[in-house]
Amino acid sequence: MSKSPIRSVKGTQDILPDQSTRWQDLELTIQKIMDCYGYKEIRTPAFEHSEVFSQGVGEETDIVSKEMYSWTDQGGDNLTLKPELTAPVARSFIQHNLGVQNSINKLYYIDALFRRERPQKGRYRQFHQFGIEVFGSENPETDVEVIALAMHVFHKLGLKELTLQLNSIGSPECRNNYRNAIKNFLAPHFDQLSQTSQDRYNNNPLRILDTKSPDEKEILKDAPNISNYWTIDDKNHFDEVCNLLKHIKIDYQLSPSLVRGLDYYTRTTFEITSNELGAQNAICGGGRYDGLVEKLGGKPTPGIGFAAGIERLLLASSSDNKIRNIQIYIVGIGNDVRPTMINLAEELRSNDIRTSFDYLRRSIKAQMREANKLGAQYAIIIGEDELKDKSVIIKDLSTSNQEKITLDLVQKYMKSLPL
RNA sequence: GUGGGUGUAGCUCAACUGGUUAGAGCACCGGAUUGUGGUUCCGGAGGCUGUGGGUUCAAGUCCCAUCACUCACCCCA
Repeated sequence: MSKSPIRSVKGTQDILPDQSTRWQDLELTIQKIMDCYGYKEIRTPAFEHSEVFSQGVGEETDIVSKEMYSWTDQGGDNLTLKPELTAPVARSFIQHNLGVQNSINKLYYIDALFRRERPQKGRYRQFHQFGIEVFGSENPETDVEVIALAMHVFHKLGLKELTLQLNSIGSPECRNNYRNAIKNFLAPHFDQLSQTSQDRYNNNPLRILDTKSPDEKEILKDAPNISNYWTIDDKNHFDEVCNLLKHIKIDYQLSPSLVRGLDYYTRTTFEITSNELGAQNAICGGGRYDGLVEKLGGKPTPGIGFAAGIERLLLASSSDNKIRNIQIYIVGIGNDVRPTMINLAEELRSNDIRTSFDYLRRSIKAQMREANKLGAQYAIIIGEDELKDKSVIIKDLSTSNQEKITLDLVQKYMKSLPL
């Protein structure tokens, strides 16, 4: 245990070299798949004006009401470290008139987010998501492509035991009617509801459906089902989404209580869970938000997207950390050879050969040990004798064979080796 | 915000119901005749037992507080 008083902030974590290559591999996989689907990366600032979230995500949501890192800067601006990315991407989409340049915009991101919650397995205060947002299409094939893309990534990462849960929360009219129906239904039971559910009754009654309290679940057993409040268009849309999913053989579970916590959702909502995680088992959540762009001051534009938690993906997948080992380790004997060593190293690196050498002027034995520890394929040994006759010894560390060659032939020689 | 669990070496863990100088494995550094790694053998370094108080002849061990980590609730990625 370190006595040092200076530590990383609670809920944040360092990604050390023994993990960082896993992150790089994951990011590379995501980038390749995004490329295949024709999505372009968008990068937005780490912080935004707080209204982006209070208006876009909704004042009554947990994220905005109790989880944001917000502050007033020296100029008096109210700023917030982004706790989610759909609203900032929508803001950027509006600000730069992306909808005018292209009728469809398919965007993706890999980014860090911040929420002040009690940390837990798979939940951190700074965490990372990758996700996509599609602006400009309200048609069901868009919904299905978005879901298919998410599944594609997860399968590529070797995730098993995934469940896709699917629901439609309908259009705004439908939600209004349904909201009233829920309130009417719950009114006689109001006194039996928990404090939070009573609050939600007024603010966001649909969220009560998400409760995990057995008592409330019992009450909700006979609650009205949202599907009875869909408009014809809502129903057709959802049916098409389901049919297309079946068509491309993606299994799903209907989940009428999946209402999603954020205000901007309309129609399709979905969540993908992994049973290889703890309580925080959602690795991906998303849905359609046809009203968001307009709500943030843009022209009415349909949209849909998802976000997936990278820490959770890494927890659920068991991929190895593939360290890219050094290929050549240069061993030098005596201080006179140092200039030759560093020069040789630079030349090898110019030829894209991963090369390192000893900085501590240690014994040859220690240097050889280091070469082995670093997983080098070859050691190049330069001592006083070699310096004199302008040669080096090249030793294959897997076979222990070694041979002496002249210094000016090293580059050519290395190219002939199976590196 | 609420509850449970855990704090001993860089890491994983020992130390019988309180009883000498707190141990081991891994990792690290060095050595096993001169300029050669992995396996083996030998050696070395590394701890105010999270912190503060209390009980006791005696505390890593018991009690209290505090801090940190962790899991869970709420909610979500």
